[in-house]
Amino acid sequence: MSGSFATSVHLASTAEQEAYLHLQQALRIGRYKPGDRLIPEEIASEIGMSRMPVREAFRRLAADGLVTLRPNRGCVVAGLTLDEIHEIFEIRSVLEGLAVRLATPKMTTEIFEELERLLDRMERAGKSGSNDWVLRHQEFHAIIFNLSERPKLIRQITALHVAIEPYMRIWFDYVNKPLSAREEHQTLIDALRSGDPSHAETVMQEHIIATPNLLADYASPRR
Amino acid sequence: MSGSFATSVHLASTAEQEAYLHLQQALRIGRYKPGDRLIPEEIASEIGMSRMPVREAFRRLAADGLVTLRPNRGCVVAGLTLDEIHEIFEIRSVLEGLAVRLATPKMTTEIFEELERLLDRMERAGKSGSNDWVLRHQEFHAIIFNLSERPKLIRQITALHVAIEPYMRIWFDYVNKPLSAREEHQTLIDALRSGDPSHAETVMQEHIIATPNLLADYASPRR
DNA sequence: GGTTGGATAATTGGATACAAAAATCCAGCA
DNA sequence: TGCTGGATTTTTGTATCCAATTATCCAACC
Repeated sequence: MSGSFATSVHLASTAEQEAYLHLQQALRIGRYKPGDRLIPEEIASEIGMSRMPVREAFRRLAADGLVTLRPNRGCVVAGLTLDEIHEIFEIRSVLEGLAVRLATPKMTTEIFEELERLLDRMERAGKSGSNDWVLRHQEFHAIIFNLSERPKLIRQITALHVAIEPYMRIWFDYVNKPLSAREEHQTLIDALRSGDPSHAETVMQEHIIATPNLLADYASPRR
Repeated sequence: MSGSFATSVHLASTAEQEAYLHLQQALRIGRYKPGDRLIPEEIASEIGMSRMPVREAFRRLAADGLVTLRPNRGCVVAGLTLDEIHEIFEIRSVLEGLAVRLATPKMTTEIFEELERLLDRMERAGKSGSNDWVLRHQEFHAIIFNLSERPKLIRQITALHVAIEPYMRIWFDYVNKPLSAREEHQTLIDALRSGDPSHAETVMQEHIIATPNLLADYASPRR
């Protein structure tokens, strides 16, 4: 709710940043479908600027893996193939595994309480059919990996979460994930409570790698 | 030796690509030092183009973590603090660990021979004091992680190698690494020969994480 | 009827020009 | 002598313009 407003207020930032956030948001919620061409002029006039900052935003989106950029061929929404989705989950598993290993000694009672609260919110969002479930789920993971206090690690994991977000939304529509999610994430909390970093790492890796097999329904038309 | 030529021949590609490769190369060999400001006009006239493609190249370099970009403040070479170097090695350890886990079943006699040959070349480059040692070392790792056949994983690992390359060069000047490198990498080969993916993963993780502690001499002035 | 080739239109890439922001410098003041 | 404030200079960000590349469409030919 803050996002759509911020763009018009020009509060903090440059046009390029605005274009980047605008497009990232649009891609995250799946407004554009994989394979769609992003026409600079369209987007530029939509946000009220020229093509130039939009072009630069494209570069950043490409670096995030959200779009594909080919010389003289424009900008295309980067649909992920099943293999690519699987790969992202593989990478996430070791990255978030590392993060949770580093986070384990830093857990406090307050943070455990926060995680439990989020689990409740996830469940509620899931039952109401709200798409917020995906965001709550991301938040749950973010609380943990943010504790690692490794900026680059956090940035990379976050980028992966953003890249798979539209697929998570679709997945949420297909299978009713939230039902099994509760106990799965409870297992994660239990592993963290054990205080054993290696154990927590293993559990996180298994938790993440278990997911993509269930995503098999949604493949992208092209890249 | 092909690099300096390709830029003048305009063989394949756009100006932005040229600027990107030019700057990446310059940053890899340490031509610019951490904290240096990169002035678009300077670089533009140097390669013979306008500021625009250079600006876009900056974006890509920033995504790679090679430079830092702040609004209205220009482009600064991203010096890595010791903490950041350590973090990159941590990330490398799990990423290349995953890669070697996937690569282990794909090893062939030919590839083992290639690795052994590279080990020889590394040693020779090390003894002659040539900076090529860093490149040979990267190649050694690349042969292994390329076998994983995971494009995104490979891309990420490669980006990390590029980011730490100047530090590896300096490190190579300080401590005479190549002496101990031979047996360290031989251990890696042995682990791969064992055929046990988990074991190879563990050995790779330990191999990588052992490195940054020795890099403690070179800290960057600022970020 | 299907395919190839060329002319035309649309789109992208790059250069220049202009506006806005930041850094610098210098004068005035305490 | 050191600090503050404002004008100037420098640098960055955005828009517009032009060139180059690619896509489209239609006609001629096989």
